[in-house]
Amino acid sequence: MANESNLFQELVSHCKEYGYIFQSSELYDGLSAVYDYGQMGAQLKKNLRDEWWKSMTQLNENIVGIDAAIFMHPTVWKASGHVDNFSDPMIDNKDSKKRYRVDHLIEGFADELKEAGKTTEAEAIITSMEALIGKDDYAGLKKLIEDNKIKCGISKTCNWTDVRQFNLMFSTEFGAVASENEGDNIVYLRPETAQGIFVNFLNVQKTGRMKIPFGIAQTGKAFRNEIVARQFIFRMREFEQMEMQFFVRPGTQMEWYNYWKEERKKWHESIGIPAAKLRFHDHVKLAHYADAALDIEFEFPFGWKELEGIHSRTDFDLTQHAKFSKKKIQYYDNDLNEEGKPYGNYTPYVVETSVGLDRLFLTVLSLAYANEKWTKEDGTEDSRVVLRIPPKIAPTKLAILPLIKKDGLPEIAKELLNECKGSFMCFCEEKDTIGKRYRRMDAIGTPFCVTIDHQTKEDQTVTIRYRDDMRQERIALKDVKKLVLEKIS
RNA sequence: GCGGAAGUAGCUCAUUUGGUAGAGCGAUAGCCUUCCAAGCUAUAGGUGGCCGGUUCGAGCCCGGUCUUCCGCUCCA
Repeated sequence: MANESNLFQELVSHCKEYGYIFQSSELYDGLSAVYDYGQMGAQLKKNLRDEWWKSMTQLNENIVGIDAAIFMHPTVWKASGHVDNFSDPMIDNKDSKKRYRVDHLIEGFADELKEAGKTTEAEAIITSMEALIGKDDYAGLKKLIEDNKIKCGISKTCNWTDVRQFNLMFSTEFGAVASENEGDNIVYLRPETAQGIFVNFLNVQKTGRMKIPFGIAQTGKAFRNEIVARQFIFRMREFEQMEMQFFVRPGTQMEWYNYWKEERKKWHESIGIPAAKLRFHDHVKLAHYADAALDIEFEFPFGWKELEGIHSRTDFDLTQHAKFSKKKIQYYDNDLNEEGKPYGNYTPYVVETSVGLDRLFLTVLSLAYANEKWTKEDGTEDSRVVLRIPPKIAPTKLAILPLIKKDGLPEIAKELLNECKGSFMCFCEEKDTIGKRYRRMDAIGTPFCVTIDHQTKEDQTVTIRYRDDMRQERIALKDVKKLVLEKIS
């Protein structure tokens, strides 16, 4: 474990050193739990996003993609439950430093009263609490706790901080001019991309003439004001989701849930993640909107963690939006049921697949990173750091290296670059010894290097060198582009 | 958020008890022309995380702050 932990630290350093990931605003000492993608990282991230987008929207005739705005009407988050269900007032005990949800603390005290036979008093406290929470009266809640001398279970004291609201969503002012009534102009940065899909359900279904079952896919940024940040880009305040909401006929959701569960695991394997490093983890405690949920977990260097979530969200979201918008959100199903009659109008059920792009990025890099050491034929030690990123998602596909920088070799390299650069990302370099250049390409994960030498001028062949096993072979110059295209498809 | 540790060049680290910072690697330019790092020459890079205090004088002592790491807590 210590070894793996060191390896993870090495990977984090490597990401910075080779332009994959930088801490946000590092110039100003950084911003906690926010990271920037550098020149290599941005390309790798885009390649992963493109693979996902293609697998969803191009390879499935019944899935289309949208790009909803990050800003949404504030009522969206009331309907989704994010405002009320996920923003509980908290209080800390100053002696034990233990943090409690205020409702849990008071309910726990009420339970004790009941056990002591003081049922009436218990009920009175619960009633007052609910009234205070409903009014967002935090001072009142603190007074309620103090008046009842509710103690911390650990320190047994009643030395509490003020009741505080923990903001789980980021909010911002909408409109250039501040409103006279504070709060009027508040909009939230979306904490999940899913709601942008739900509120566009009718738009997409009608304009795209979509028939159930069908899916709407979307990639985009989401924002969560979580309490702490850990594990590099695994947990960030600003992150990117790749979500697909699949709308199905009620009663068939478990069938689709199981379908997507398997389908998504297969997809991860298709981009090079070994099956042995993936597993399913069923949720025991379900969120308010789900009737089934599981995580696809990956064995990160710091343990098994969620990479993707598959949730059966029932008709919760569409029903909520229908209620809050006072619009009818339903689908008329012309397919015939067992009795030979159309299924008719209903609110579709939803199966969600939601993968964290940043987590996927970390997955790919943690699998790819290796610090290798070996003994050469002459007995000396040699080593290299290599990123074995699968060729189809590697940021740079091909490095073109003239063996020396004269005798017309750079010119041949330039011609090859011009031939290839329209088809995939290339990198050309004529500085330093060839070995040094190979190592640099290993470090950034470039899967193929071709070297132009004097023989190239005579017989139009080049050396191609493979990153993964450092094997070299001689191929025709004119076949380079074709060969790389084959390997990255 | 709490507790512990840390922060010196892009990276890894020095600077013996307080006396205005060095090396290796890397980078850049040039030489050499060599198919798997570590040949030669030169150059650039640090108001020692930041702010304040003690002191004639602080990278070093003290306080605060920011960030990171480890553990706890939290995680729709």
